[in-house]
Amino acid sequence: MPKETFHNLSEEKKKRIFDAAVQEFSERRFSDASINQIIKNAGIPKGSFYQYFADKEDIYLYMVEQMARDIHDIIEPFNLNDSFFAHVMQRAKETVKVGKTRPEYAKIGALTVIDNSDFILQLLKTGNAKYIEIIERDKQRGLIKPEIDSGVLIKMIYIFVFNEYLYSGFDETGYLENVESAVQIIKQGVAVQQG
Amino acid sequence: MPKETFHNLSEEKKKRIFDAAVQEFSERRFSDASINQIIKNAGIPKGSFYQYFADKEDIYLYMVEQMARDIHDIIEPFNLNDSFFAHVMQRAKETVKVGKTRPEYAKIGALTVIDNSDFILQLLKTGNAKYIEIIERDKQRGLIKPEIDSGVLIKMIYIFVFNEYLYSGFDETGYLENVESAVQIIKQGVAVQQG
DNA sequence: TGACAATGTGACCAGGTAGTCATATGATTA
DNA sequence: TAATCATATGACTACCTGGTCACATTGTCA
Repeated sequence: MPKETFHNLSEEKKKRIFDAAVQEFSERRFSDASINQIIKNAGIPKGSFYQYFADKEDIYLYMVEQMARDIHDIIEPFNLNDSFFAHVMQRAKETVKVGKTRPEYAKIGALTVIDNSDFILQLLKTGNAKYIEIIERDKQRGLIKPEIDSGVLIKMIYIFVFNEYLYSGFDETGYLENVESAVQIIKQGVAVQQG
Repeated sequence: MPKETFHNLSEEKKKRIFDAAVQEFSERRFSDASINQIIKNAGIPKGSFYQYFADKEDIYLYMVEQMARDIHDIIEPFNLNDSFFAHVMQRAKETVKVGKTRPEYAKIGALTVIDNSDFILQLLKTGNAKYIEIIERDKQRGLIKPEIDSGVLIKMIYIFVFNEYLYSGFDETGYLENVESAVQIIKQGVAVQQG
């Protein structure tokens, strides 16, 4: 988390630094992003950065937190009763929605899929835990075959959804169609056969 | 392709340079790999590198070509009649097989999945074209639903197979099991329903 | 006003990168 | 032997990185 000196800054300056981070992390993966570039974007001296943040991870986590607050209104309320695949499609639609008003945010998420740094991997693992639970519940509900490996399932979805977004060239319609196709294939593949 | 000066070198020296490239490209993605590191591994001066190769792309393509020759014996003969999914599983098994004798080779392949440089993307696109054809043929054969998007299908498989390898920690058994799981899900998801 | 603490600042360090080029070496031919 | 040509070489340029630190500035309180 940012140091106290950062929190003492004016809202304007904090915003400027946040925006600079968003810009950099939406253009380069976390691993490739440059602190030098962030301070350049923000117009603050090198020394100040280290007075505000411990390192790159520190500002990244701060940024993610702020982004979450920012898109809070855009995101549909989480309906616990929805099936796993409903959740996935909802999230894909949210990605597109976010991409419309805050294209950088969606890009930041997408870039995690090609980052294999320990830091990012850990972050994703935490974020996916919730979905693992939903899959398990859907198995008990009889929606998903119990022999399906939840870890494999969430990985398939996750890497496809974000890879696709990364390479869709921001063609939102094409993106959603492809995600829909993929999700339908996987849904069909893991569904308990009726009758 | 390498310059003539390179081809004039002794086999020993060419081998040394090839090995150095393999080492570097198996530790870092193409985008992150360093020419400085390669010349250090090979024990050749900087100037010599540029006398042999135009740039990083040049030596990468040379390396890939040599690797293909090297694993020619390991790879099963390509059976055109095999279904798409048989091809995929065969290739996953080959990856494991190659990984046993030449772990670096498999790693080099896996690292392409997290590289979004134009150079690597183009390379993959070319390599996937063959599989698109096989998918189309399987549709006509009645094995795969005709409405399935071939591009989506190959992407799903490709990114999963290599992502999984990248993060499997070289647990070959676990890797093959997960690929098998994923392939089964997708196979089930795209299969023409019997009866 | 004076003293002290908090914060701002950018030059600097050590390390990395790709690529160039003048010079050195060695082999080949006249 | 002398001239010519191919190749070898590493110092050098220009540029980037994360991080530090001595010093300057500003704010606070007695």
